[in-house]
Amino acid sequence: MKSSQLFTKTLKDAPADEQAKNAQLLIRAGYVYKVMAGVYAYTPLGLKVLENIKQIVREEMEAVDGQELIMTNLQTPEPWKKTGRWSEEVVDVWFKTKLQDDSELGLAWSHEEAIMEMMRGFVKSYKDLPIKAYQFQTKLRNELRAKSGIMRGREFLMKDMYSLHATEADMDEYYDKVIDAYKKVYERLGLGGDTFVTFASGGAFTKFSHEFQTVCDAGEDILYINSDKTIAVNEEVLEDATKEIGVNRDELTSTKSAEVGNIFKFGTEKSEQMDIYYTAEDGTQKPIYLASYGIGITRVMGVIAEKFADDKGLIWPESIAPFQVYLVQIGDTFEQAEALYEKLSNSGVTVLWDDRDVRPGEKFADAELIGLPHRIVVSEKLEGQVEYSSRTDSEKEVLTVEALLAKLGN
RNA sequence: CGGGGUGUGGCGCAGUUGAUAGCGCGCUCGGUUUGGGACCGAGAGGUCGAAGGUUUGAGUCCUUUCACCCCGACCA
Repeated sequence: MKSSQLFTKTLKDAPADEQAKNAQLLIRAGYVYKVMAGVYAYTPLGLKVLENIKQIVREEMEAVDGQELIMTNLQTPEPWKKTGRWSEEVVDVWFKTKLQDDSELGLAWSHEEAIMEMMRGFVKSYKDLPIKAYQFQTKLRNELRAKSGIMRGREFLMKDMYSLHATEADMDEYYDKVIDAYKKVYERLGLGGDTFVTFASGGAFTKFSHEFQTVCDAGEDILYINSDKTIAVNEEVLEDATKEIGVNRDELTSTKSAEVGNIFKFGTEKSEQMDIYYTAEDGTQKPIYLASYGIGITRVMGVIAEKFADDKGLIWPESIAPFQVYLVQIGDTFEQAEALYEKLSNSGVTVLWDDRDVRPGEKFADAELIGLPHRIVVSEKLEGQVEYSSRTDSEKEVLTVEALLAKLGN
C-alpha cells in the first residue's frame, strides 16, 4: 500500500487528553481514533494489526478444535435472569435498552448465558458433547471509569471460547489443552517470555480460575513472581495461593502486569441454573459442564504497543505488524521504488511504500513512529542498491535487491 | 461513585487588572529546496465545551451543566 492512500495522518504531538502511552502512540501514528472515553475506532492500519492478532488466535483455537461462530450484541434478558446475572447488583457493567414495544434488551458484555441458551436446542445427548465454540466479538461494558487507552475500554474486541462437556474430567482435560494453546498464542504475539499463567480469584465453585498476565508498566494488576519464573501469583489471591502451593512470599518479587487472558471453569452451574440437561448413556438427565476462555484482542494490542515502544514510536513484532516493510522513497526514484514494491509484494512481503512528496526526514520519522519491523530506503545515492535497517537496530546496510530478498527470507 | 485537574481552529498552546481572539504545527497557492520532521511570500480556518446570568461591554466574573484526563473504589 502507498502512504499517499492512507487517509490517516501522523501527528507530531499527542492529544492532551490522552495520558496512556499506547493511546498517544496509536493516535499519533494513525492506528486508532478516539470517539469518547474508552471507545476507539480502528483505522486501516489499526485494523490490520487487529486482524493479524485475530488470525494467530484463530489458528490456535482451531488447533484445539474450536469452531468459530458469532453471537449477537443484542441479548434477551431471560437467560441472564435465570442465572441471576441480569441484576445490576451482580453485574454492574450492563448497558440496557428497550425495544419499541418496551421489552428489555441487554447489550452483550459477555456470552456464557447466550451460548448456553443457544446450545439448549443442540445438545440433547452425550453424543453431542463435547462442543468447543469461539467468536471474536465486540463486548460492551459500562465501566465506571475507562482508562489506559485501548487497554480498558467500554467497547472492545474479545475472543471468547466456550467448551461444553459431559463430564468434569473431560472439561479439565480440555481446559489444560487450552492453557497450552494460549501459551502458543502469546508466544507468537511476542509476549511469551513476559506472560505468566497465574492463579486468580474465581467464583465459589472453582477455587481458582487462571489468568494470563503480561508484565507491563501500564497494567492494573500486581504480579508476584519467583526467581526462576515458574510461579506467578496475582496480588488479589496472594494469601490463599501462596498457602495453597506452599511458597514463601519473601521469595517472590512484585511487578505490574496486565491481564491478557482469563479462563474459567463454570462447571455445571449455568446448566443447572438454566435448566439445560443432556441425556446420558444410561438414559438419565445430566447437567453440562461449561468452561470459558477469553482473550482481549484490543487489550493485547495495547499491551504490545506499550511494551515495545521506544521514544521514537511504536515497534510491532513481525507477527502482527500491519506491514512488514516501510519503503522510504527518496528523490526521483519512483520507478525504482515501484519495481521494488512489486518484487516484494510478489514474493509475499507486505510493504507500506512512502511515496509522499515530503522531505526524507519526515519519512524517516514516520517510519519510526509507525513502527514496522523493516525499513528500506531507495535513493539516487545508492545507485541501484537499497539500504536496509530494522526498527530495533539502527545499523544500516546497503544491499542489492537480491540480497535484500534473501534477507527478508524469500 | 469520592478526590484532583483540564476544556480557546484538525493537533499543541498563549490570552495580564473584563473592551467582540493570537502563536507554533498542520492545511491551500506560488517559489526556492530535497538523506533526519526545510525556507520565503501570500492565504483559508475558531465566537473561546454548552446553557443561563452580571455588565455599556465577557475567552476573562457568577451559576448550572456536559465532556475529557489522573488517583482511589469497582472490574463477577
